[in-house]
Amino acid sequence: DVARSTVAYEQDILDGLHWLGIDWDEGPEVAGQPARGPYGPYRQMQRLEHYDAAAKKLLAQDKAYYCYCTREELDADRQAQEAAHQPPHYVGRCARLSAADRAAKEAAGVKAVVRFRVGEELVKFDDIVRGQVEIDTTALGGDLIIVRSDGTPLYHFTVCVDDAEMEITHVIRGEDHLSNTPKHILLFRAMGATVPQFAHLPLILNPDRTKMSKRKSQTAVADYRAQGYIPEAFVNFLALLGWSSGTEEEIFSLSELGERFTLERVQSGGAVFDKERLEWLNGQWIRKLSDDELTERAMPFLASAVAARGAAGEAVRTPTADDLAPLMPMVRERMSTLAGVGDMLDFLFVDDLRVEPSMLVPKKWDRATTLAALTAARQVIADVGEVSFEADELEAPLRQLAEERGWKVGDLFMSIRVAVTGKTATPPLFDTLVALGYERTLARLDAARAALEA
RNA sequence: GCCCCCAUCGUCUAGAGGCCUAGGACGCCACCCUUUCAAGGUGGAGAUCAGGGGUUCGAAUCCCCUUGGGGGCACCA
Repeated sequence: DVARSTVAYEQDILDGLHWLGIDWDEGPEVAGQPARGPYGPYRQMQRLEHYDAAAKKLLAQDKAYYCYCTREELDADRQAQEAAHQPPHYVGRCARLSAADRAAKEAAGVKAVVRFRVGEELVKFDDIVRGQVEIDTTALGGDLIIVRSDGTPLYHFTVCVDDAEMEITHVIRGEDHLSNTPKHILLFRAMGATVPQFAHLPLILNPDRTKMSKRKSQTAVADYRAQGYIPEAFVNFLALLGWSSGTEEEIFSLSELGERFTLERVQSGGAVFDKERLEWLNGQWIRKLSDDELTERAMPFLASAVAARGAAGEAVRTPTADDLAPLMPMVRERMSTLAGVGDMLDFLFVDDLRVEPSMLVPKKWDRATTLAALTAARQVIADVGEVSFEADELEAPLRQLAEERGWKVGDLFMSIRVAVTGKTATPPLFDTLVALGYERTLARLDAARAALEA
């Protein structure tokens, strides 16, 4: 459909498949690779002559005919049918036009569509996931239009012409096409082509169990990518919607899926897209990545989180992969999406961190205690000194400080944590301090003390 | 309205007549670990297998009906 298709949509689809790691032996070009396969071209707009030839052939055999009904006539038919509680269908007004009738319409300049004769029969087929399916062709809505009045072909027709010419053996698609299948079978038979095997997959559902839609759910692969989901997890998650291995394993890579997936084990009931489960799987797969791999993938998310704070008016330093790589061990099991690095580490790249004074005070403490604690902690850390500024060296003296003053370690550590990061949930404190560095740790403690005194 | 499909914990599912007093996973709740948050570990709540009839010695599993849900019926794909 020329009006609805754009190169941008096409690119989205190809990019999505490529990102997921899905490749093909035959089909259009992707990611710089040329199109491959003996039956190209693989774009319908470039195959118009094929559809045209197929339509002419059906016309010549009287398996299809020209129809001159106007939209007004068809609308009127439909309204009458609705009023009579009948299913919408084409009444067949032009099914038996004489040559003279046709000539008259043509002379009057009426543009014709091409309709395929549907006839009356019970079409049966053996669907790989659903088994035997039977549909009466009288329920199909009458003779169907295969070519528009402007000469362009319609979907049901194009897919059959393509599948026939490309010698497609298996048509695997969503359940929403199940009722359309008899139309396709009729078309294949009329063209003298072998009818392929069909497998109708369960639909992916919105939480309200309706067919997943843009309106109610996030449906673009690119959006999940942008939110920090990784393809390993996404593919795994999708595969588990309607399919299971039959064992209790559920973490599968694409290549494992390639070996183990069978249509026979696909379920027929629809499956709700459960984002929490996706998130869990994403965390599982993130934990499998190497530090380098994870650093590379997470880098853009850190950069944009920092940039966002910069845009909000804070003074920031742009992070580099060298900054991020050593931090990976302390954040990897804390992130369920790549975007998590932003929330956990952005504070490291803010130069003028300002913390709400009220936030600095731990729940069971008051302002004075907090000020005293931060002052004492600053002294202890300064005493450790720049040379020994390491996680192992910091922990013992700070614990000792808490004990001497009768403070709960958790409270003391929390006050330092907030003073230095502006957050209550962070990676382990001492690693965080080290990542921040000696100078900046002291500076932030001083800034926090000043804020409390103000 | 007509046609088609579907039906096991909230969700994803295992289950192809006895192994099921229905198993696993996500989520949830406890507890352990623990400086916060996670991760991890242990345990728990959670499904009279939509309901009703059959068939059978025996049914979540087979058949029928009902109910519920979904999808399809375009000069969209």
